Amino acid sequence: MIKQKLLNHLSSALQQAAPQLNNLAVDDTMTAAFRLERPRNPEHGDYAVNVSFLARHTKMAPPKIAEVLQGVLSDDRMIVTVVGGYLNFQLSTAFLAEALVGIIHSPAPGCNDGLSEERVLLEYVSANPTGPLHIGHGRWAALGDAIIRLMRHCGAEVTAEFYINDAGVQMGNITTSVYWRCVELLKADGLLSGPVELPETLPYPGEYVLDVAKAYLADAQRQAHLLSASPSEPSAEARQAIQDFSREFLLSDQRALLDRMRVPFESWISEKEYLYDRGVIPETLDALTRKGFTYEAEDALWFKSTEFGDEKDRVLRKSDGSFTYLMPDIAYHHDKFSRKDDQGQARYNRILNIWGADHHGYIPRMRGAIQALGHSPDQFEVLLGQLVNLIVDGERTRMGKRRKMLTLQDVVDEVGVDATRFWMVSKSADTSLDFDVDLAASATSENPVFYVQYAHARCCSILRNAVESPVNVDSGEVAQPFVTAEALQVFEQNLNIQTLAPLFDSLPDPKEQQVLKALLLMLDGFEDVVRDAARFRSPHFVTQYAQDVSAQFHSFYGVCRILTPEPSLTQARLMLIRAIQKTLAQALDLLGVSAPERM
RNA sequence: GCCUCAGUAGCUCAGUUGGAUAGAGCAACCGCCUUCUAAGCGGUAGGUCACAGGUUCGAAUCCUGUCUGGGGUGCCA
Repeated sequence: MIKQKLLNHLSSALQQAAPQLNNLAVDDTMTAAFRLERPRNPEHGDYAVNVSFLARHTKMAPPKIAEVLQGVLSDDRMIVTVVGGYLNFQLSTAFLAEALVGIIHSPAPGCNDGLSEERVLLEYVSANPTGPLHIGHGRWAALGDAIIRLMRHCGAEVTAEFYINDAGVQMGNITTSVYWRCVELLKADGLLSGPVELPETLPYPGEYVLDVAKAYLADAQRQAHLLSASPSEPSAEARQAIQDFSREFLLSDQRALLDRMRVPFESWISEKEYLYDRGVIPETLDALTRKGFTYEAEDALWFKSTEFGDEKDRVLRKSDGSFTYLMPDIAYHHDKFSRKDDQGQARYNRILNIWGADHHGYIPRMRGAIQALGHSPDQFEVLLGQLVNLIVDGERTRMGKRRKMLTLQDVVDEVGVDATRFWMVSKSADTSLDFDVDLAASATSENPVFYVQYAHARCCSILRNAVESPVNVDSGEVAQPFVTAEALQVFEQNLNIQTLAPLFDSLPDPKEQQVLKALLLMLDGFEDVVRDAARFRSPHFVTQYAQDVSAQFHSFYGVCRILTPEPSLTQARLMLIRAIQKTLAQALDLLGVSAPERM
């Protein structure tokens, strides 16, 4: 990376120049403080750095400091100039060519070891199996999977986990709803007569509940069993059967959609089986109690979360004897921290969750519980995603699952997986997202994902045309290809700075040179983008970057013809196209978006 | 009330350890298809970075306060 090389240059220059800088005692914080940036104004060079921050350490004027540093920064591959407190670097083509060679020979552009110490458990989506995934789940899914791909590209080890919320009040609610839909269907078919009154409203009124009921009744035995009992109140056995069926039915729907969205999970954890049935909850509760962080009051059992900064204590076991949502969730997080690898070491050193912003108040109590159980709260991290507004017919509707509205499935059907995923991650997670369904569906040209995919497809097309024999449309004559595939392969393998010379020498127009340089510097900076995106859990850095590269490429395409009669020139330019194509394909892959070879 | 996220071009948004003239897409206007994909390119126009103070060589960015909007503030999940 060019940037890293320049920073190294700067550090050693600072060491070397210390005597001339009032005997500055150089330390790491100073060398780390250099902020190398790409100036907007081309007159300020290809890279620039502001040295004003050294003024307070050296008691010297910024321009003077810059001058001193300029004196010791010698490299025949660049020109260093001073403007005010800035050092401006004008890079020679040798630098750029080296960067290009690096990308061509890299098996995976942007790959780095910035997060190689991280062993991450990322839990996300984690919907109740009580209905279809909604649009917000789509955002967490796209966000989480992109973050996982990014972190892995930075050397982290990540496990994706889906926590199935299949215990608790909501499961009872879906069971009740499905049951009454069954009764409704049986009545409609005339199989059930008598004075059965359906409830005015169901806990889950959505139409999908009817589908669950239909599927349940499709089995003759189950239907007969329902008919044999009093319809006004289902037996415990019937309730259990309906609940189990509904869970499977709705969960498999969710899984199918996540599969389709290319969002895989290595691990599916059932709240009911994993926590309730195995007794993890009482164990955790005992641990909390032994440490003295619980007490009984008002017939309930409380957690002293105020001891950890929460605004009030929280109920763990309700007065009716059942647990709140918090208790199993604490047990779950206790388990996450307690998992061991083959050597008996802690399996993870980062417990990362993606939650909707509506859960933000929940963080202090969970962090408190983690601390109370003796785990490191610093390893616990919650990424809060702001909610999604659906815009239908220009009208904003709030997301929610209790009302009839567009589900994630509907949206994916309408706009496709690629556009959905790209759109969902293209805005910072902490800003609420307007998802305009009509726009995303109709907007082929307005949708940035197509812009990037088109740039990629265009690169592929050029690379194809380069080695294919063109056929004259009028005469039907078959001409020689611009280069043979074999020759291009050899050229690519032996690529070096000298062979790339034609790429730079052939563009005498400074404006064209500028576009080429901007493109190369952008490609060279991919690694930084990937690292920052992973570190800040911000895939939107990558969508932004992919759009920038695409724009720069389209612009280059306009000013410079790639395929020419001259082989060495053509081959050199094809290397640039190859580098763009590789980088865009990698960027799209990190977002879980496909990179089509033709459009 | 308290917690939290946001407020930047007509609209949707970038701008992460404070740096040179604040950017992009869409919408608007003017151009460009005989030529490797026009799902494209070039250009014009559009701004008191919500407001007021403060910190300093320097603030969209940091601090304080105010205003507006979203979310939260359950023995729901």
